[in-house]
Amino acid sequence: MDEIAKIARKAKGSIYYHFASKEDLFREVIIKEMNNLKNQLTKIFTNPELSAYEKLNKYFIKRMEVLNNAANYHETLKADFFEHFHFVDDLRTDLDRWEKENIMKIINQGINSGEFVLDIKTDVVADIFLMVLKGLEIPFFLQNKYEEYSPHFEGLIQIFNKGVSK
Amino acid sequence: MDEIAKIARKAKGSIYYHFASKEDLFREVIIKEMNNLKNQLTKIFTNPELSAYEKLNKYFIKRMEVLNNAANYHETLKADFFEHFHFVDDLRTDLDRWEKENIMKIINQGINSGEFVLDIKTDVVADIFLMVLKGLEIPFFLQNKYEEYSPHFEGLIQIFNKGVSK
Amino acid sequence: MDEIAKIARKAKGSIYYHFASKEDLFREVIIKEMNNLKNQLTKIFTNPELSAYEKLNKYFIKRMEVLNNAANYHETLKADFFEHFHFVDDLRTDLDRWEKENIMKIINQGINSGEFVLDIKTDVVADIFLMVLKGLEIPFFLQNKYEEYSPHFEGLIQIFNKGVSK
Amino acid sequence: MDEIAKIARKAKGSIYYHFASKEDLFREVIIKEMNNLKNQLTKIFTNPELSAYEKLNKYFIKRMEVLNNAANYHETLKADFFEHFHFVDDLRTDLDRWEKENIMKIINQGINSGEFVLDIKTDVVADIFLMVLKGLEIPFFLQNKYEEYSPHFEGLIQIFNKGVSK
DNA sequence: AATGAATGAGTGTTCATTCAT
DNA sequence: GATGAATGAACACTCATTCAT
Repeated sequence: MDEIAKIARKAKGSIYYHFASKEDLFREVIIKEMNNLKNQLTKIFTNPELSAYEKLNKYFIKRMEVLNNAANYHETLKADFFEHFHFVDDLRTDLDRWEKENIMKIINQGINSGEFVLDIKTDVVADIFLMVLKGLEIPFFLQNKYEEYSPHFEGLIQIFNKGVSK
Repeated sequence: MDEIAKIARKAKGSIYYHFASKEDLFREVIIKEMNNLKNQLTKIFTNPELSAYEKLNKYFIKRMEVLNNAANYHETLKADFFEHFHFVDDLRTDLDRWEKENIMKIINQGINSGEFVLDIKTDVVADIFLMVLKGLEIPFFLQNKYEEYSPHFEGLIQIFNKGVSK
Repeated sequence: MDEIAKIARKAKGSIYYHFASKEDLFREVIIKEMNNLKNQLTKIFTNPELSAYEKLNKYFIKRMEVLNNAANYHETLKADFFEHFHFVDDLRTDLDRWEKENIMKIINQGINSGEFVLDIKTDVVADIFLMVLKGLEIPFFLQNKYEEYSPHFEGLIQIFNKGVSK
Repeated sequence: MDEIAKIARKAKGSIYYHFASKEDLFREVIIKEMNNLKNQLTKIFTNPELSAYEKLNKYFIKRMEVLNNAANYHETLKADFFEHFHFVDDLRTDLDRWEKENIMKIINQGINSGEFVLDIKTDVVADIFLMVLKGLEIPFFLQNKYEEYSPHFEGLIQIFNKGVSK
């Protein structure tokens, strides 16, 4: 909180006028960034001109990009590991559900268009895709591996795409 | 250290007889666990009866299993993970090289046997595979997601396998 | 710090609001006390009505008195004296120079007035005088010898005075 | 005690077989060094060929020299400031009495031979001499000022000598 | 006589939170 | 609304001492 107060150029006591606790402050900030993420990703889901593969591709890359710029999100993730903020789990559950729905829509679009041919149930494929996506968050943002890993995004998506095609 | 001492049923001071600092204790645990991981995985690499696909599959699953057990065993050390990233990173460099070599061997075995047909260079595929693998570590290790995610391992490997086949 | 906090009737944590560390607190106390010492001694140096002998005498006695009061006042800091010698030494360098200059002025005044006749160079006499003075500091400051030693101050100065006279 | 054990190349536990406590260990060591000091100084007192001035001079210089080499004595003084070993006071009281007696003998010798002419009582002069002597111990041995200060010993004794002469 | 291991009271320091003004 | 000051529980670490072997 000292650090936050310093950045905000306010007294530490002042922060407690606006936020009941450290957890409360983190919650408000992370909700904002999650909404931003949703907004950015919605533009991709709803773009009628993109094929399923293109959507998966852009989804993946945009997601990483947005989160890479979401400094407060990183800080919250970090703090979460130390302090086990329960609200993070709650908010993630929401976001997870939202993402899964939309990923499933993309996959179904791909099945309908003949792009994808699955040996596995759609929702399991969506889970897997999201599992990988979310797994990458932490090394990227907390270990600063974004620059190191991002060149491999295209390759990963290609393999994944081929893995669910024909 | 209080917590660790409690679990060890020793006085906090006693721990400092055996380890010069918390970081020292952490390091020794990490090294032990990494060696354990290497030993377990070596059994898979060196098994001549396994196809490349089987090796990838078993590699993936065993790796997660070992790390998950380590995580459960060393519950109290989780909080230190981020504080001590710096030297975990140092120790990782060696392990990373070791893993990449062995993954590349598996991929090459797959290419030679005709199992795999790559559009991407071998070492990039290995990097991607390891990137996904390492991404999943932290959700498992720090967020207790093993139970939630492990049912999807098979599916992920299948997709990956198909993504690099034929 | 426990003890200091107790005397200040504050929580230990509160002290760290005002001082970054124990060393910092120690430093500020020492600086204040040194400035106080300089102010007290300046009054003696600059008094035009005093002979050189009177100045030496008063200088000696006042110096010990001020340090003894400081010692009583800062009882809890005594233990830190040796741990923090390093920067006390740094601060001393300035004070030492200041004192030597002023002692030399007194001695020169004594030479000019015919009070003192030296077999030894002025600045060596000043060094010797200060050596004795500083030697007595620690028994006073750390070992509470003020009451035991102070009755001998006059005699010491007399001997010293005679030792540099005629 | 760790440090002492290390120097002695014994286990810390072993030291407690020979000494009941840290204080006990320090006591035994310092008694030895004080006896050594007494032996060295006795040679000077009892030398019939020396004048009183020569004795004072040699006494002063030998005392500093012996103590400067008494490493354990320094350590004990240091430890005393931290831990307030009461035995140090007791041992010093003995030594002080012994020293005062002998210094008084020297002064009386000087008076009888006509070397010294005192305005002050003999025992007060002895106290003053010892006060200065003891005061110098600490800067010399704990602040490593021996090399810096020792060149001034002769000058100090000269002034002192003149201060008690004719 | 010796030792490796253990102990527990103590140390300086941090930090989210509270509160009078 | 804002702030400087205060709080107390927590933390990693130290060290003289003890003890079973």
